[in-house]
Amino acid sequence: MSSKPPFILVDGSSYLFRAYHALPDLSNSRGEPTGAIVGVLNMLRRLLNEYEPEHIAVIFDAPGGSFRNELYEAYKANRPPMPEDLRIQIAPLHEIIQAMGLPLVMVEGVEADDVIGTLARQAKEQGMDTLISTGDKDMAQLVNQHVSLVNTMSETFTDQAGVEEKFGVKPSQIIDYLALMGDSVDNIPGVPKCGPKTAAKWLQAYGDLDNLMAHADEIKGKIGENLRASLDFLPLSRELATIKLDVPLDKGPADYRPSDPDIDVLREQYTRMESNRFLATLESGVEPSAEAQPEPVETAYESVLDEELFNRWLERLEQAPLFAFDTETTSLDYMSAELVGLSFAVEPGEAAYVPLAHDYPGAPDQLSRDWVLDRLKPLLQNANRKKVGQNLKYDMSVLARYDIELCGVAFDTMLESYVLDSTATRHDMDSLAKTYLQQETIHFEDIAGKGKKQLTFNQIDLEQAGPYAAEDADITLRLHQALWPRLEAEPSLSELFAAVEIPLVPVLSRIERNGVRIDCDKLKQQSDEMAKTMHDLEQQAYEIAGHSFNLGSPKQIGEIFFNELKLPVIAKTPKGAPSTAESVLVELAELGHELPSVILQHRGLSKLKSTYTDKLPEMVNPDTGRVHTSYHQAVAATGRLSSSDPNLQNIPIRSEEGRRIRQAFVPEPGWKMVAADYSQIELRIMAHLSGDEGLLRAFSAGEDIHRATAAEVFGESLDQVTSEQRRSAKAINFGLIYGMSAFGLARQLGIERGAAQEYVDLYFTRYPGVAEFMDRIREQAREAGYVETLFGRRLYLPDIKARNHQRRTAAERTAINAPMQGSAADIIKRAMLKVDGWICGEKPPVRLLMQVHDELVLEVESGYVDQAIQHLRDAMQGAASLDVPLLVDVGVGDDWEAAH
DNA sequence: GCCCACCCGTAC
DNA sequence: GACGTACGGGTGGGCC
Repeated sequence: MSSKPPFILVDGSSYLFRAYHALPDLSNSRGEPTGAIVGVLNMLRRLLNEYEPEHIAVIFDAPGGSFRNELYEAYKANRPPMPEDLRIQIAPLHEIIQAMGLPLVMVEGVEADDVIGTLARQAKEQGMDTLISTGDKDMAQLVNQHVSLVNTMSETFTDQAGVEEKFGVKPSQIIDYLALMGDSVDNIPGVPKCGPKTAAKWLQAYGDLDNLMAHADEIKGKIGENLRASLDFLPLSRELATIKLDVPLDKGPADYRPSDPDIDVLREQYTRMESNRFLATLESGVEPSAEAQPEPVETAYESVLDEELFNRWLERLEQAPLFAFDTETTSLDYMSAELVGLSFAVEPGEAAYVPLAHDYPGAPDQLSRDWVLDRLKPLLQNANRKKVGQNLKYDMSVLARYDIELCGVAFDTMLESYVLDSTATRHDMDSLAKTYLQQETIHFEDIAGKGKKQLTFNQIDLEQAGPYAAEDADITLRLHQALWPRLEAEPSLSELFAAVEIPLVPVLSRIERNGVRIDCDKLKQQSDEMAKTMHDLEQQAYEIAGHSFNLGSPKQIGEIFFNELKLPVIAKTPKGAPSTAESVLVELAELGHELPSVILQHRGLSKLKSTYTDKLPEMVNPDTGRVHTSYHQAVAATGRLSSSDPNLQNIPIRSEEGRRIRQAFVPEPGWKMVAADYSQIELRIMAHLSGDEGLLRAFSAGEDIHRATAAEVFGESLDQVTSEQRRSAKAINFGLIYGMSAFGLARQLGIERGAAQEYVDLYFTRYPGVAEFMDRIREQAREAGYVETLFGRRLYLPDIKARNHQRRTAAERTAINAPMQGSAADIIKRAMLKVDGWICGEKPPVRLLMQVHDELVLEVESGYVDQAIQHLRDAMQGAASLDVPLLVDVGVGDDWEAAH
């Protein structure tokens, strides 16, 4: 072959089938299959990167049969119809290939093979070498001095010598070879019992099929009989196996050149597929080959059991511009986790595990925890020594138990992944390794077991624990090297990462460790009262129903209501069962039935008791007397935090009984609770983003926004607005934030749909800027495939172009909601950084305790409250500068309820 | 006994 | 079907 890049002919159809069978299960979140597309695209990218072709064509079978069907009626008759989940991948695949700038060729009446054969022949005549990328052995007949094959999936290359080696016959004999064997898939019989060995043996002996047929009587035995019986059919078999070399084509080999990709179409398709990998590659322009098939990294992991080795590693860490580290502990609960070991990585593939507290029969002597931590402490506390980790908030909290304040957190792979694509379902290390490094990691369960028998890390044999722990640090480092360039390619994302998410890590760690003091006696008292009332309600319910039943079981309630009492079915659950949801029970109660209202009361109390009054005291840490929640920074797609164990972001406030639970959230003696919440922050953001004059004016004038909305929509003056009108306006305002429809508004307000539609129309007439904003945001989502917050946070919306109406409208609602909810999240995060910065700088007697989306809760020494409020207000109001004022309401009290 | 889907309800 | 984002409790069925 000459040194010029060869003419590449890609057998698209062959790869499509192979990819489908190799990767059948891939699909996007809507269940649309994508495996075959992904497989073919990966293969194409490898090919392009390897050969950088000047001439290339991707050939597919045209729909409908080929001339072979006319030659032979039974041709391919045994083939099952193409699976539906493969068929529907073809059109998008073709669109992507064309958008990649690759010439796509389909010719009616012939198969892809024939087009490839013809082009290869023409290329040879024009002095071009051809490389056919295929997984189909039949193509071996096309091989000659200027035509070779490559199977890009198995990465095997086949030239003339290769054909002889593989099949035992020359390329020129392949047609006869195939004719003799037949093809069961294509329903071509061939000679019964004649396989590759026999076919090759015969052709070696007789040269070609004609000669073999002329001497058919020389072949002995049963197989000789089979051959003679096949003589009539063999010429047809040969014809069917022969790839045509003279298909009329309107373009010649030199005309097939790659052209510029259509990025918009690719983005649209990759977004639909939800392939973050392809999207990231597309947006960053980073060459795909590196991450499509990364070189396996040689790993050298060591366990550090002596001082000399430890000192060598310490020196490496001190010299490194950046190192990855991870802690191994006895528990996921950061408040009780004991340090068991530490792992480090400086270079990909090189990592160390320093075991400190493995404790099982036969465990080796380990370095002393105090000795190791003493030596590491200066490094870990040095803000100039940069660290990367996976969820470093946890490690930070654990180290704090050993009086080490982790500083120099420069990167966190979990947050890198989250900022890159917050809609990815998981950002844990194992998932990230699979996605970005194409690597399976050792899973914790693999070495610790699961369920009751699960070991804690200190009980795990070093032989297993060492590689696991070292791998954690190594993978973290390599993930960072994979993720960071993608983040840097998007300045707004890397800015958000560096200025908000990373600095927030220590803030959240401190808030969690601060915890909140809980008055357990008060909660127990409430639980007891509720238990009594619930018992009474149960007795009433049994009396009405005529027998006892489980009031907590929607299923049993359904049985009694709809079968025994014959109450009307008001609504159904998504699964089709008669719903017993609150709204349904309310309606039934209004129809005059007694039982629904009893169940409603019971359900309300049961919820409060089990979720809050019983549960919270159980969650109090005995050492601190406080509850320590976990805030999750990489869960909510909009950028909000979430909270769990316990969830402090859904403590009741709306009902009277519920609100009492907040009375049990108390400051330490001599201190006060201070609660500060942004007033109408999402509506203010909507005013800012939309630039609607009416909305801006109302906020600037400091008006009650729901009242102002009511005045506009109902054409009243501000002071004439009735409370009913204000209630309706409030529902409209909230509905807007959530992208609600007239139907939803009607349901919310209990009015006719037509009336609700009138409200909505009226609203958009009065606030035309809002209507334009919503159109704009939907449009932007469609064009870019994502929406953004004020601070550049991005949320991908692959469903925005879904054919399915339900999916698409849901994506449109998210498109409208996310910029508002997400911008509010950005703003309060920035406020938290400011507040924490002030607390850490001036060390006032103030602690940040909780964040509840638009609210910060602190405890403040009584004498310091006024000053604290001043700082708090400044920090929160100054967290963003909008076209409307940011207003913060602050309350003070002896408990959280009183602080509202 | 463990796990999970489902239904429901709490927050912003 | 129809309002966005979360977490979590209880039930009940499947699985080991």
